[in-house]
Amino acid sequence: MGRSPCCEKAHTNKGAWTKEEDQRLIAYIKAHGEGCWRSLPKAAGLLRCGKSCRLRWMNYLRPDLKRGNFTDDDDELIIKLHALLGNKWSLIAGQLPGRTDNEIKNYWNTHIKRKLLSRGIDPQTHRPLSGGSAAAASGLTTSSTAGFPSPSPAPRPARPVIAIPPNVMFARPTPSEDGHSSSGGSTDAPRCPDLNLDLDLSVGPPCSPPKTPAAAASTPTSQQQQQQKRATICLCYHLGVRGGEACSCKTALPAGFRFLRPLEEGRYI
DNA sequence: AAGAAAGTCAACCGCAGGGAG
DNA sequence: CCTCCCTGCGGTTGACTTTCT
Repeated sequence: MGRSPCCEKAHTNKGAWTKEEDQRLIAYIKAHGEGCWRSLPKAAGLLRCGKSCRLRWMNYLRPDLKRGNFTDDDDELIIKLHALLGNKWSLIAGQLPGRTDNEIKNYWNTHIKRKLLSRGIDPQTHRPLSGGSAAAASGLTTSSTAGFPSPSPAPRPARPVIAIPPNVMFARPTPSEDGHSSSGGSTDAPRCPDLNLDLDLSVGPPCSPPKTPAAAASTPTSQQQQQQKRATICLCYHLGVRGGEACSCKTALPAGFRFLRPLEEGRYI
């Protein structure tokens, strides 16, 4: 098709952002809101491509970002979500308010992978590694919840949930639909046959940054409307059930939700 | 104290999906 | 219905920092 480059690469900066660039970007977004990333750099006086601006904002400058260490609860939630969703970092990030997909992806690759390996669990398949000596050596059990340690007795803090009513069935993904899934590993058996996700979570408000006062006060433009639409997209949308009975955007959340895993062909949780 | 190795994380790249015209 | 544009996502890279020898 001949995709046009996202920007004039010859006149754009690359690499680390300077404080001045950050300030320009923040100031522009505060004044005009997010969106239209392609034209933003020029409008904001930045010699960056739109993608770079978006990334910088999403991963670093957004005011609602939570910086700092992940808690053990965060770790376990990420592990469970990864077992459920695979490398869908944006979806996983959506369940961890204030965290970005990039941050979680990095954290997974640098910390959690090792943590799982030390437990004798394959980070990709979430199944015990053959031999399982690592787990035995580390003194950790892999018997419960597909290798996950039993949840701590203390109640888990409230978390957003992927809430799917019991009567919802995901469309069976075709190989072409899901062929790019990077979940990897063998599909001979369910990845987490006895996975007890313990996701006693609930959908929280979208964690999109606050819109600009000006934008909120004035009649929304189509762009702003689009932003608002995006901001209210629920996880049902991501999982392909938006608009159906499962979608909590339309109806109050009924009780008795459960997870369904659409990622592995022909297999559901 | 210096150099090497390992770890961390911000940023880039290319692709896919959705929507507008 | 088709084409093109824009946005978002996931994988990867490379610079920087920390730890080890």
